[in-house]
Amino acid sequence: MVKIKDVADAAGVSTATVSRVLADKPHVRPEVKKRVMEVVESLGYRPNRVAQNLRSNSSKIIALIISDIENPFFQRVSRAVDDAAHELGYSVLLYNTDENPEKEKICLNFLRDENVAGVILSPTRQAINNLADTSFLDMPMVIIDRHVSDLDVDNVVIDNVKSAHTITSHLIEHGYKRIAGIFGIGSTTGRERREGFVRALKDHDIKPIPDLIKYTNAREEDGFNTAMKMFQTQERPDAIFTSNSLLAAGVLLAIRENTMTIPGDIAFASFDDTTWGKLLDPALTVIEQPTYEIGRTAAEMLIKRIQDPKRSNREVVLNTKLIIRQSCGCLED
Amino acid sequence: MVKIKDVADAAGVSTATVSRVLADKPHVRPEVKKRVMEVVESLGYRPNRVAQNLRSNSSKIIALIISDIENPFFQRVSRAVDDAAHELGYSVLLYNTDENPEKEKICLNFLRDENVAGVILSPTRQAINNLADTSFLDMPMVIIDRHVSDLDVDNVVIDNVKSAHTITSHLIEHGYKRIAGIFGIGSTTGRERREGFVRALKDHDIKPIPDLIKYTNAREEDGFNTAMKMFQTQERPDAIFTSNSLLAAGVLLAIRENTMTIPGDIAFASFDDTTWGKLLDPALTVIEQPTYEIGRTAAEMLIKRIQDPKRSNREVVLNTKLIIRQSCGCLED
DNA sequence: GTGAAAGCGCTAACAG
DNA sequence: CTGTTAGCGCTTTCAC
Repeated sequence: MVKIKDVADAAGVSTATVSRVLADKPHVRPEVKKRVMEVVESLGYRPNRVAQNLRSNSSKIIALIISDIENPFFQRVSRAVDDAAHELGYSVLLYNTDENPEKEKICLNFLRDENVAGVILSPTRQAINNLADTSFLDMPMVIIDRHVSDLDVDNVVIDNVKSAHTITSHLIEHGYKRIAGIFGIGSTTGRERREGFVRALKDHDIKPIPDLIKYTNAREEDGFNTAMKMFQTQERPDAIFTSNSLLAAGVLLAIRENTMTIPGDIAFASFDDTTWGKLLDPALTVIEQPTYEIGRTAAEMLIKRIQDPKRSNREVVLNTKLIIRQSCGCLED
Repeated sequence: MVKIKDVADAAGVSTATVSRVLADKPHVRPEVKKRVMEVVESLGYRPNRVAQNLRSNSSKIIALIISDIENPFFQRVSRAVDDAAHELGYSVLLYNTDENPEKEKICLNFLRDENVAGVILSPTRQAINNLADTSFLDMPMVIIDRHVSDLDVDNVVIDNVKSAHTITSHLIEHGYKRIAGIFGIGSTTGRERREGFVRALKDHDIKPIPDLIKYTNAREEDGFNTAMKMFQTQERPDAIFTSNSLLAAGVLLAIRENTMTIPGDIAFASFDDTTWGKLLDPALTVIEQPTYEIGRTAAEMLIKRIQDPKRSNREVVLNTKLIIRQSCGCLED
């Protein structure tokens, strides 16, 4: 393995000079610079990042911690973060925590030990508290998707309450009365969407039916199980709303299992637009989130903050869009 | 930040001893060990991984390089690699290359510079050549999904030729004659699946129709465009087979765009089982790959190899499964 | 069984 | 403008 000393010797300069050339620092004569570059090239020298990191106590790596790699939302976000980071000269590590606070903590510790430059995170509610206790906030951090307050971090989110209110109102205004809602239990996101949902019912003088409003883990099988249980009661809903696309898939499976038709037997709407949501018959009515922009914005904010740690932190709220398709029965009007 | 010297001083020992205790090395008196551990605990000391890595020239990080994070195949693999690696005390970095050989190379270089312990990779055909040229093979490496020969690496794959042959034969045996096939162009996988496809046609004395056998990039929009073009010709197929789930989604979109019905107007079958493939009506007939096992096996092999670099390399071939649902029209018999 | 000391490969004062 | 030097925090001989 060729090291900086080898380059220095071959170029007849000191290691300091080689280091300067590579870091593009001033005060190096052009001819020396050229000579060094040539040697670097011919020897195929590549700086040892580990040594650089140790010495300068800084790296060009940021981490993205997501709670579920199978959630299309995070896939899009991940792609955006990747794009933005690479443009700005950073690499990104992707971590999957399965919405498990324990894993989240391990992960954060690991990242600190590895001295990453910063972190983008969508924490569980529990983790939000951990964040304050431990010294994780020494790392530059931006939190996405989940809402935090009183924490010294940047934040990029959407207006969950409003978005849920919008899509629920849409359902109500088209005649549905017994509307079920299934929400993720681990995140502030689920809470907020539930709030918008319930508020929409109340605003239209509909009394929420507790048996039809459920918290659950936000995965496919949880959606399936929850819906199956609902369908077995007397209180069958005439419409159902899910808080993300994984829950949606589970509920749709349950609807099929019960050989019900959409929107005839039951109307359907959900958060998150996906490829397959358009493919289904009927296609799904959804709230589309600006996933790519969320990722891009988060990455850019993080890197700005890395470069200027005392920059005041800010919250960015991005807009969502209601996409009306056939699953809510509204296009039949 | 508390460092090893602080622990040593507080415990009244040398840094060497602390290091020994933490690495669980022999030749330390139990009482000393206990005292050191207590100090570590009370000071909240965490070793600096960067320094460890630099000094010992080894890390506990492996990387998984995938070509498309939106491909459910890689999501499952990723989860499996994660699970297995953590069980064995390793962390995993996830990299997305978008099937771009350039990105792949940058990534591999980056990983070498960062001194990761090993890499799991599904390379493009082009990258397989790069691998030999450059010294990437100094890193322990296992290649998944794609076939490599003559390279000093471990390999875990499925039998693509046979699997494609099986599902194509199934289509043929149920009366379809004008069967189209769409395959990924960037990978050996696409080539092999095409080979199985064509061989099945020939084995059943069906003459392949060149206009209906296409290579393309393996993404949704490519599947859509390719199918749209096929549907505009005189030579409309009576069945269509796609080489992965992204292409499948694109083709299905095209089928809908042309208001054709499945399997009435056209039968459909694909590689890769997905959640939404079951959700569709009709549900999709597919070849299911043992994705989780692929990931797990790869991670375990890699770590074995890291721990014993001169271990002879091996190829593991895992079995696939044909899942017959309604989209191929075969259940109507 | 334990400590002293020599680096891992690099960067950043400080001289000159 | 360039070289010398002193570490970054840790592991690992080599003595004792």
